[in-house]
Amino acid sequence: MIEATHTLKCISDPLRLRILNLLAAGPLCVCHIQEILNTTQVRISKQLALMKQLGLITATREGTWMIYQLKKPINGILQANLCYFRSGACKKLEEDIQTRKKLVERIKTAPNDCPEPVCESIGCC
Amino acid sequence: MIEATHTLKCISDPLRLRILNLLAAGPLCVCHIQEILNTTQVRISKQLALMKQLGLITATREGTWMIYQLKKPINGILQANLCYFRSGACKKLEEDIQTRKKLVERIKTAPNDCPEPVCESIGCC
DNA sequence: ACAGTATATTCCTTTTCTAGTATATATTAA
DNA sequence: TTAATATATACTAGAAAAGGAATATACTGT
Repeated sequence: MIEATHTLKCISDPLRLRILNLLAAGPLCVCHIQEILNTTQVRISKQLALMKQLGLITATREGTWMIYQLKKPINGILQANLCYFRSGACKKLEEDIQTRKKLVERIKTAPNDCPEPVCESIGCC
Repeated sequence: MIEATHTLKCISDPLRLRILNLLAAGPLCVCHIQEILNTTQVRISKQLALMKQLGLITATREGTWMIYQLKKPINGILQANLCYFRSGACKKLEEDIQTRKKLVERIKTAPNDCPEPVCESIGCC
């Protein structure tokens, strides 16, 4: 009925919001999202499927990895909300970005843990 | 966990979003919201109770009427989203505002249908 | 005190969401 | 072809949410 409410409902789940927040910083593959958010593969995978269906993100395969990223152009209301959070409104989301940075550091040591497109986008190898 | 997600979940329901959108244009009593959104009293009343509990709106009694309005200062993420919608992103929400205007016109003819604080805020009597 | 109006709450049923377990698929390497 | 890895899907049970019907509460006017 009001189309944007689907997007809002999507964002209103903490796990999904955290995933979208991570993807706003650049593409990631499932296992890295899983590691950063410290949860199970199924849980992540299902939410990614849902968000893909909603048209918020896209997936591209790289070998056995699936790389997810925000669909461009970024959905308007998603953009507005991510923007709001990026201005320091949420500690947890900022922490996630920090955790992502640590992951990047670690990947620098072992670049094979990461498919090239992801490596490039996070500038680690 | 992420506090703002409660607000987002609230906004993600079309009925609640429509109510909040109306209140952003000024205070209203339950029966007027009910009339504008053309739905049942129970449905409106329950959602109002929920949003009040969440701290998004406040209620003041005027005789037998309850007048609801956005709680000041307006919740940050609510503000951000209402702002987004106000810039023409949603037809339905704009229509609601128009319906509200028609209600105002009608009340001008019969001011007794409206408690004074609401009358004043919508400038009808 | 009583009747009427506006609103809130309770109880119940139906639907929707979520996570877990197990299993399936896709790709790569041997 | 087989094994291994990364990811997706099907099925299920439990939790949470939403709406309707009936009832309760709060206030006003008589």
